[in-house]
Amino acid sequence: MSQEPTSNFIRTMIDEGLAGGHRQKLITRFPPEPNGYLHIGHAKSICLNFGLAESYGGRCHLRFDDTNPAKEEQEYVEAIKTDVRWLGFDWGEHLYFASDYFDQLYRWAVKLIQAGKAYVDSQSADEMRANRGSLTAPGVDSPHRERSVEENLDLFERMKKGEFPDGKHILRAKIDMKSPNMNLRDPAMYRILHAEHHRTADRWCIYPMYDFAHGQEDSIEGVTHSICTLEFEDHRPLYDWFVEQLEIHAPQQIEFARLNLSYTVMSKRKLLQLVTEQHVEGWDDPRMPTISGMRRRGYPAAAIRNFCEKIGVGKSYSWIDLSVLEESVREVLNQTAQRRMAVLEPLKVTITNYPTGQVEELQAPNHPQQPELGTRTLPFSRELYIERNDFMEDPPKKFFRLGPGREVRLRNAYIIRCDDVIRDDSGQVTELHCSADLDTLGKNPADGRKVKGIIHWVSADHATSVPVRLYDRLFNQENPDKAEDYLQVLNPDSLQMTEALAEPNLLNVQSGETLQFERVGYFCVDSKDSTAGAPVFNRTVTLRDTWAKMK
RNA sequence: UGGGGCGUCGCCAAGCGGUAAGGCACCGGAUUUUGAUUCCGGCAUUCGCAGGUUCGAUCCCUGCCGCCCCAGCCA
Repeated sequence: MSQEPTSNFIRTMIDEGLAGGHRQKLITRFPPEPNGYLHIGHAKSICLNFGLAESYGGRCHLRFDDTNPAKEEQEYVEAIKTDVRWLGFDWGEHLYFASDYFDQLYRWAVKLIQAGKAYVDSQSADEMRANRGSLTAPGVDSPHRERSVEENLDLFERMKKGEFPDGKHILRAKIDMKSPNMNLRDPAMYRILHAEHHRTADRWCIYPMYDFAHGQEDSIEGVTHSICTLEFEDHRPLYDWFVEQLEIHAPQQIEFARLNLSYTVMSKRKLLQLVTEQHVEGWDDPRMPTISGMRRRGYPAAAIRNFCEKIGVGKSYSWIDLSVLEESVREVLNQTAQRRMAVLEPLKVTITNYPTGQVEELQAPNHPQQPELGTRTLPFSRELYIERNDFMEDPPKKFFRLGPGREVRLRNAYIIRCDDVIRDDSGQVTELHCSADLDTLGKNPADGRKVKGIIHWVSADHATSVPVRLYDRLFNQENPDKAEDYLQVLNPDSLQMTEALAEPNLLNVQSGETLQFERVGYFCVDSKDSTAGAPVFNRTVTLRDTWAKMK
């Protein structure tokens, strides 16, 4: 079930570095910005970074890149820690924050000013943009580019002291306004932001830009391999430049392609909008592609890890079908989930040759392939409910279920034959009269006739009604980002609230537990809305249904 | 049109000069008191295209085509 790590280009690069003697150990890091909850795309990065550290006997740090106080919150820090831990990874003592390095970063900025490698610019944001040039036209130098070291030092000091309003000045690296790489056209290093930071409160009113912070943070921590996504490939020369000017340890940056999953959006901005505008019930809504949403939906951590392993890692733009994730979930749940029976759309069945008032306690295995998981008792009586779509009045030959005159096996019980179809005034089928072959409990018919179909059922008098939420993909379009407005392609049927008639054992479950409703799907006891003795079930994923595909 | 990447089966993805791994999907067939699971078998003479180097190229060279990213005082 768990995947063997297959070779990939990152492992190859690491191996080469190790073999060449350039590196002795491996230190990676997962560096989220605490401005939202983690999603399945982050899981890919987490599994990659922690997985690498594990298999090379190194370690992986968890570091929060909290350089923008305007967007970051403590709530997100806690949620991210919970999610990484839940996925099964441990950063040990190595929990860090960019904000812990603010003093060092400030000193380094001063050092660059002193070396004539950075300057305070006083253009407006608009002017800076205009002077940056375009993709094909070089930029032009700022009129403030040649300020003296003394003046720069003074201005930067006063920026720090809070003498200026936001946007009045900005610290820039002095590199090359004509560089074909836009990132090298005197990028911003420090901006003035009179904002309360979730960890440093109001101690600072200037904050380093991600580009001036990230590489140095890795350097400080001794990170050997800085694994990040493709869009930072263009930034690598900048990070290398800072590290070289500062004469500090240089991590090796390696970029990989981020995950794209069909029928979902992955941008934090959009996920945040779904939450704040209440298109979903929160970050942990079971329809969300967030780790917390998947957890609540019932996806096992192992399934997510296996998924990340099986999709591999490369540099080509890739698009993974949602079904690959779902298949990973089934793979794990099939082995771990106990079996139960529940009927979603009930149709009454009366066993006409079964005595009124009689109740039999049948034994049913909790898992067909794992007898060690024991059995449970199932009450059987004259009146039952079966699934409405397990009956057809005029079934095709390939329909192995119930129809007039047809026989079917009741799962864990008897074989029954449909003798009569009862209708109401409108012609709707309301009930089936069936007769049971009472000599088929735990065995096949003595006369050797074959009964192919098996359907699930519950005893009418003993069944308990439980709330069930049927989830479906959040979006109707394979790539919601391609839509004019991604909110327009939200799937209106992504959540269907209903009730199921369940075997009595289903009242006896624990929060977060996942069970298989035989022939229907996997269902997880909702961790938020369930109470003792009153579980609410989330459909984690359906079972594979080749019959549905045949139709 | 400047720069940086990427192009191997429907979807991912190994391969790194010696003659195309694997997974998913799909198609057969077996077992099965879940049309589930499991199990067997099938599934790229071909690696974006065109040239070139070589005894030999998916791997090296040249040119072309296609796709992605970059002009935040976001990360």
